[in-house]
Amino acid sequence: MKSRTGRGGRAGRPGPLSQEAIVTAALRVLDDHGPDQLSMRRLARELSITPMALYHHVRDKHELLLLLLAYKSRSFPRPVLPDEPRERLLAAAQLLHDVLTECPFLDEVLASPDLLAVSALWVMEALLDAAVECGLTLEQAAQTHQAIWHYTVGVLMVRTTSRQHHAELSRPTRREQAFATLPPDTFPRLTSLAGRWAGLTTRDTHREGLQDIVDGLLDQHLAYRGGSA
Amino acid sequence: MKSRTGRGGRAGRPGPLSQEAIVTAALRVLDDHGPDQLSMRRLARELSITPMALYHHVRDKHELLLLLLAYKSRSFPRPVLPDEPRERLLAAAQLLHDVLTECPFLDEVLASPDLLAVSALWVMEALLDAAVECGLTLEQAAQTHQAIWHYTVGVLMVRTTSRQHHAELSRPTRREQAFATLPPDTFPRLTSLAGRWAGLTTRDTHREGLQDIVDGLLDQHLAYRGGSA
DNA sequence: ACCTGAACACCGTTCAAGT
DNA sequence: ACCTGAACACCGTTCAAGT
Repeated sequence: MKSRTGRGGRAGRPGPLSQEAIVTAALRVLDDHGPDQLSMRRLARELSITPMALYHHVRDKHELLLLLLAYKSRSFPRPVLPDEPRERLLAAAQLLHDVLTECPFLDEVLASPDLLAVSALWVMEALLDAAVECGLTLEQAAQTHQAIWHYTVGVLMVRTTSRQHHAELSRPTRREQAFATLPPDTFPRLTSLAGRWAGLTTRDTHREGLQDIVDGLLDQHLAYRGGSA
Repeated sequence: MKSRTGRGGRAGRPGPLSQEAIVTAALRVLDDHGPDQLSMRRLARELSITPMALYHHVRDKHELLLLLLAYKSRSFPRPVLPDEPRERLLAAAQLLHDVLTECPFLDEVLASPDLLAVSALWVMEALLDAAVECGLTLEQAAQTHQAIWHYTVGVLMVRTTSRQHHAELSRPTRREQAFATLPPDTFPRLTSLAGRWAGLTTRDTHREGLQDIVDGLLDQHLAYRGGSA
């Protein structure tokens, strides 16, 4: 049960060991057992090697996750973006979300300043460029990117966490339970929404929110254009 | 070194054990050693008890964190909000952020649908109410809340993660390193921003982003008011 | 150079037993 | 009822040794 014929798990890896072999094994773990199961130890088991053997090819788990992100973003279709700057900005922001949606394993490093995939930088470039062509300064474009980034991180984190919640056990959330037993005189809005809350928050509202947010960011920035230095 | 005089760590707890004693011990751990150090085992050590003793008073770690959130939001000053609905909505959203900023230990459950503190629900109620008084329907108000919530979660997660990064080691991030060595012809915007990136993203842009986002959400929703059913 | 074995320093939590 | 002891099933990673 510990050492098998040859080595290399169920897929039969030929060569010694490489970043490529590690990445493909990791993708296999992700497909078969989900993001939560992807650990250095689990991955080593999949490859029938010692956990420490991995550290000869990747610096740490963070780097492994970045390799996976790089792989995913390389294989992501690169669509033609709209000409109209405002639409292009929205499309780029949507794309940022869509690429990361394919990478649920990123959750533990999503908020890190060390998150980066060169193969995904074109999305960022497109977003900034569109913002500038909308009439923003470079600094304003960077701020717009940052606001969109924060929103995107929030959407992704909340989504995967609520997925986990529903996967593990489909009991009502604490929120719903609390809403149902609230004094209506002090919480009129919340009690009115109590029954509808689950339905309203389970829906995927990323796109709608993004649209409003993008419009807000552009309009506010453009309203003050030329106002200060 | 293992069992001391009496029990109860350095503070000397009198009674048997209670949620209250656990919470104050947890707050002590947080103050002295930071959110990362708050584990059930560490907390038990602080109280000079077995880790399992905790489970007689709180169901699991999640519940402990909610107790801490409840405590923090109870002791949070409850300011008078502006009369003007739009300003009130902004103030409530800002407050949501401010309360959670006092709870960096929440990070691991921030995105959970089971996150709730009754003592913080008035912020949510105020936010929804302000949105309705701005002219939105209840459903639109809920959507607005959700978009603001996602943005807030993103801001908080990114902030604490980047704090951790800087605390551990003040090396340049992968982003900065990559931006410095980018082909300028394919990445003109990013290369122009390369040097300024660190400065622009380290700044706390929550408030500015929030303002633009709130305006965007309200304007977009109000623009279509009465358009559909 | 590439990999193993053993260990370090942790996690949250279940289960059976003690008083 | 309240708490302990031992265990389960894990983590990421360092360090010294093997070939």
